[in-house]
Amino acid sequence: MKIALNHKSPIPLHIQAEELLRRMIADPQFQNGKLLPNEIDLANQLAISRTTLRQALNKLVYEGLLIRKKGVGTKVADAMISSKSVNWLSFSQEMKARGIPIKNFELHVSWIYPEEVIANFFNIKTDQKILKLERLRGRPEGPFVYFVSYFHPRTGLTGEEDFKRPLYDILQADYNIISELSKEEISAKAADKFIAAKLETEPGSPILFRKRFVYDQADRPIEYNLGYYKADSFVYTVESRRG
Amino acid sequence: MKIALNHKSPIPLHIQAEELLRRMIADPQFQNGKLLPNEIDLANQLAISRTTLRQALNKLVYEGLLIRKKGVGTKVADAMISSKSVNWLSFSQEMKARGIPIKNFELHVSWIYPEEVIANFFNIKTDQKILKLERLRGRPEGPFVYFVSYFHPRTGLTGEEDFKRPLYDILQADYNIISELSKEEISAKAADKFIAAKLETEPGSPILFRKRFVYDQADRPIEYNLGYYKADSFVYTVESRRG
DNA sequence: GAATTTAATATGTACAAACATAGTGATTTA
DNA sequence: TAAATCACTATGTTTGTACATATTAAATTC
Repeated sequence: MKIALNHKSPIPLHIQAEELLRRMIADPQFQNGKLLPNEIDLANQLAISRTTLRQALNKLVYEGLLIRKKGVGTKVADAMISSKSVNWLSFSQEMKARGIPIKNFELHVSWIYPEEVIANFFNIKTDQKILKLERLRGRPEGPFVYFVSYFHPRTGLTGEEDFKRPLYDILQADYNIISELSKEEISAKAADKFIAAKLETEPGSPILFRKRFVYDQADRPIEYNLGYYKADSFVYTVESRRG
Repeated sequence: MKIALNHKSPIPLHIQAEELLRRMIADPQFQNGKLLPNEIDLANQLAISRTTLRQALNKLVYEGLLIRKKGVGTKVADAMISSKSVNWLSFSQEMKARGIPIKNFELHVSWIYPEEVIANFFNIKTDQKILKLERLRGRPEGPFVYFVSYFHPRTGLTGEEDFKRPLYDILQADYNIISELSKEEISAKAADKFIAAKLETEPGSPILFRKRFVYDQADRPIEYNLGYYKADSFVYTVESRRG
């Protein structure tokens, strides 16, 4: 394992250390309750201060990936939670897995000036155009979900891509961007006129609304995604185990 | 607000600071996007170092209760109720942490013959009565969630318990059952007449519907829970990392 | 008057140093 | 032998300091 950080890089050292620790966690070498190197040694090896190393460790402890014990050491937590694989399937993969035939009703690509919320999430100015992708998808009988995606300029997407391929394939294969982390917010709301028209339903009818924030390997924002699901067309499942 | 920490206490200063910050978060004074005092001033007021204060702040930022912005300041996150899959706080604990006052509108205990779905989940016959717990809860202004829970006989619950205490406390403290694993399904649906009446809204209005399957230490089913949330009163957040 | 520069302010990153405390195991003591 | 003590190790807490960077607003320049 490469055990050195780039002190010249603009990426903060504690972020780099965190990434390295994540790789260590994945390493079978540290799997079965074996202890990681102690903080002082590890900090010395990485040529960073113990404080900075602890910043990285703290985050992973918060996430439940590491367990620290005073006077003893730090070890990798027992693996848990399996909702990940389900969560990380793309829409089309997910439907395919359930044997649901998919029809693409609309696909619209445009370059727009981002709203403040989005610019804020992407950490860019509102005067820089970004790629917007709208998709209406569903069963052959009719649409049941309307997606809107916004992409950070750093993705390099031109808008000319073949969006019939899974999006995360395009990003990974053609632009070497791996969606690493996603945060989602699920809520219910009533359909407004626009959404109701798209989904061929009545304004005011219940919609499962899903916001999705996607980050890359370095925890940099790459996609902001909104999904409007017709009620009863979609169930979101989560499995969690006490830490 | 008492704005002093006990430097003699064995409780670490950053924990005390965290508690104080939680109280500040609950304070209407800081509610509507107003900024908290800046870190340096606040640290001085509390007579602790900025580093120690930041230790407390970090935790609350991680929990999503505070939002920090470089060059601007720190503010309380919008009080949209949210649930972290990571986090095993009960409903009331969670609301308390966010400083949202909770009112219990109804609490109804009964013994019923289970429907087939439930008997199936519990792996019991439908001719054995089980405990059903219905609760209507919300803010002082009005209810926003209606819960229905069914418990496996193995929990030992008699129905005489003080259900104002957190449920998971009762199970753990009095019956030595630890809820270890939960599977959830989230979807949207329209309120039927019964639910609409409970939640004081219109039939047909959007509802976030959450089914929850809870298992104990030995992966045996112990609770079947249904939650009907008024739209826009509840956001379900999930964070997942590629496995 | 509009555009640019500058200064003030607040959070972000990073280091070094010191002492506290919990766990472990070896050593000493009753 | 069993119990108490002690030293060692690793994490936990806390401070002080310094500089970096994003944001905003005021001052300056064109």
